[in-house]
Formats: sequence, structure tokens, C-alpha cells
Amino acid sequence: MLGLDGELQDSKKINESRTQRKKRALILNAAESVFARRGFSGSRLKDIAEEAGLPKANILYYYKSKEDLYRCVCHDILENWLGAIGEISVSSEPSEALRKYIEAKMELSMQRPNASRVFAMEIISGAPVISDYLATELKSWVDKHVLIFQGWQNRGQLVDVSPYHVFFVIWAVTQTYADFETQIKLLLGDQHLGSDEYERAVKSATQIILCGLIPR
Amino acid sequence: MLGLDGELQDSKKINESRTQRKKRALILNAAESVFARRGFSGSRLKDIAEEAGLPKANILYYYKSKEDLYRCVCHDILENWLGAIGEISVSSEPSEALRKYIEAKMELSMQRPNASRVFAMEIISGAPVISDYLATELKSWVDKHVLIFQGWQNRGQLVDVSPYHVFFVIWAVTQTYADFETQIKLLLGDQHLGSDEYERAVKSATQIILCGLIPR
DNA sequence: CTCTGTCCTGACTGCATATTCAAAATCATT
DNA sequence: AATGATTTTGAATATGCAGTCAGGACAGAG
Repeated sequence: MLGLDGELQDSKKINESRTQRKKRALILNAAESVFARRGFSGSRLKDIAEEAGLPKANILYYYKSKEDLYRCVCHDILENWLGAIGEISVSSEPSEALRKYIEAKMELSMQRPNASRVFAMEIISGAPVISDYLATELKSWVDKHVLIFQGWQNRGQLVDVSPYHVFFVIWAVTQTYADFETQIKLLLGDQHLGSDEYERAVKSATQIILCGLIPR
Repeated sequence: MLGLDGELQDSKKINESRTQRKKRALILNAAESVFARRGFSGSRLKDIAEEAGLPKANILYYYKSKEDLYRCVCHDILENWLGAIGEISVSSEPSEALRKYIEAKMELSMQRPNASRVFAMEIISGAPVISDYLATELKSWVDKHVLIFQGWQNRGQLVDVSPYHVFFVIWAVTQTYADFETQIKLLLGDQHLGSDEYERAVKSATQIILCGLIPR
């Protein structure tokens, strides 16, 4: 098998590759949902195997160890997040830019809650796997946007608070709906956060944060 | 030994009881910090023992199982939280009452971050141990305060958002500084969230949330 | 000192877990 | 069909873990 995954025209190889990718994705998904509940060291390969509907040994054929699988799950999550969140530009209108950003993050939290939970567990555990990513890629992304925020603040378009904390607040609120879904459901008495309650969550969160950020 | 822990005047018994309590507290503390990193199923009794500086078997002398220990940790945390947070009354001025509440929660997060993390992990894991507490005690506390919030809203003293979400937002923000400390430190480039940065966090968070809640 | 109850702990048990392995099954190509 | 590569999987292995136990240390009472 070629190491390069370039332009193989061979349909059979492509098929193989496709089913392979499908199976890897299936396993990745199952792993995400188990890791989301138990964290890395609390998760059992057996549970992941059951979730995926495969024998345990088959999983270790596609991923060479539990740790390898976990790293792939994290990598997948981070890639997806960085890709899905649009940029914020200096020239944009702050209230609109922030509203879009908050709504996008809420959307992500709701659509892939398990990703958010794996991330949360990883951070609470001291980020043994993703601390590099946080300190390099994420940090430079944040630093860049902090400058934008300061630009807005100089023009009086954004309340005068530490820009870093603007991110911390936005992240905290948007992730809480994924991470603490259990608590929220119990308190709302609702079984499933229906789409109406979801709308209300987005509206409330956006309104509270935005009003707190945009001066009048 | 008497089962009742009433008014034993016997000094020796009292002493015994004191050292016993100290040791139980020592273990509870060690357990909290380990559970905070790994969650229940990810934690090892051996690690808790090392953290406490005791042999493993000694821990099982004071707590009859890992699960028992975990339950005690959770119980201790919930008791402490409910006790520490002052009530909010209808008659109070909303902005002052909310400011006090937010500051109290921030204080708790900063002073016992491990408690916050154990709680977070427990919820993310689906609250197997504390769901009863959430559905009864916490729910009734929240429902009571939702009424207060609605009273304020009727008088135009509070922005018109779903009162439940007011809590979700406040909790999310105040807990993020404990739970995601690792991420925050990495992004601020700071090694320790010094007391100056702590002040800034409290100020920023309070300002953003309060401005978002109190109409002008 | 002796007796009695509490406290402590190293060694042990039995089960769970990640990972390996080798044999079987499946697939692709000739 | 035959060959060779890839994929699958039950069984085996070796380590790790929670929990037990039996005996020793210690302290207070007589």
C-alpha cells in the first residue's frame, strides 16, 4: 500500500480507502462519546468497542493504542473547531461580529456536545495532550483577536474590560450548554433540550453577553 | 464505642474523635484533588493514598470503598456550597444582590478550585451520584429564585430574559475560572493566576454579566 | 504488667484491562 | 481456482486495580 494518499485513480483502492475511512470514523465517533463521559483514564476500550459495535481487537487494528485513539479524537475536535469558527476582522461591526461568533459557538456546542465534553475533561485534567496546541495555535489566534478587541475599545465600540476575559466569558457560556446539559435538563425539568429551549438559550446567552459588551 | 456522637465529656474519646476527624479530612482533601483531575472511574486509590501520604489500606479503613469516598467528597462539596452562598431576597436591590452573588461564587471557585472541578466532572459524566441532589434541593432553590427574578422583571429592574438562563450564565462564568484554569493560564502566558489577575477576572466577569442583566 | 479495644499495614486475592498473537476470513488480482 | 495481501477476531498474556485479611502496634483501664 502506498503511503501517499494522493491521486489514486484505482477505484478498488479508493473503495478500500473509503470503507477504511468510514470504519475509522465510526470508531472515532464511538470513542468520542465514551471519552466524553469518562475522560481518558476512566474510559474502557471494551465500552468503546461496544459503542461502535465491533470486537475490541478490531479497534486496535485501526488505532495502535488507547492513547493513540484518544489523541486522534482530540486532534479531530480541534481541527473541526478551528475550521468551523469564522474569523473576526477589525473592520467588522463589533456587535454583529460578536453575535455571529457567539451564535457559531453555540451551534457547535449543540451539534457536537461530546466534542465539547472531551475538551472540557481534557482541560480539567490539566491538558496533558493538547497543552501544546493551546500554547501555540490557540494562543496566537487569541492574541490576534485581542488586538482587534483593543482596536474596538479605542474607538469606544467595546466596553473597557480585559479582552482576554471577553473570550473566557464567551467560551464559558457557550460551552456550558454542552458540558452541563445534564444539570440544565434536570433544572428545567425538561427531558430533552428541545429546539425551542435551544432557541431560548441562544437568545438569552447572546443578549446577556452582548449587552454587557457593547456600550450605549 | 457509642454510635451517638452527642455530648461525650470523656477527653480521651474527644481527642480520638478529633484526630479521627483530622485524618478523615486529610483523606477527603487528597481524594478531592485526585478526583478533580481524573474523575471517579479514572482515579486510583493508590494515587489518593500517595497524595495523602498514607498507605492504601489505611484509606479503606476510614472509607469502606472508593465509591463511598467519592460520595463523601461530593457530599462535602455540596454542603459547603449551599452553606457559603448567601440568600437573595426579593426586597434587595437586584444589581447589588447579583453582584454579591457573583462575587461570592467567584470567591468559592478561586478558593476551592478542586471542588468545582469534581463537580464539573460529575456533571459531565451524567451526574450518577448527585442527580438526586440536583433534582430536589438545587432545583427548589433555583425555582425559588426564579420567582424573585420574575418579580424584579415585572418591576423593570431586570432585563427580560429567561431567569433560568441567568443562572446558567452566572454559573458558567464563575466556574470557568476554576475548571479551565489550565487553559486560562496558558493563554495569559502567566504561570500563576496572581491576585491582581484574579481581581481583574472578578471585575471583568461581574461587569460583563451585570451590564447584560441590569437595564438602563 | 495484662487485657481489650482501636488503629494500622504488608501481603494477598480475584477480577478487569490494555495489548499481543496467530489463526481464520475476506478481498483483489492474476 | 490460486495466490497474496489485508482485515477480522477469539484466545492468551501480563499488568493493574479495588478490596480483604490476619496479624502487629498502640493506647487506655484495671
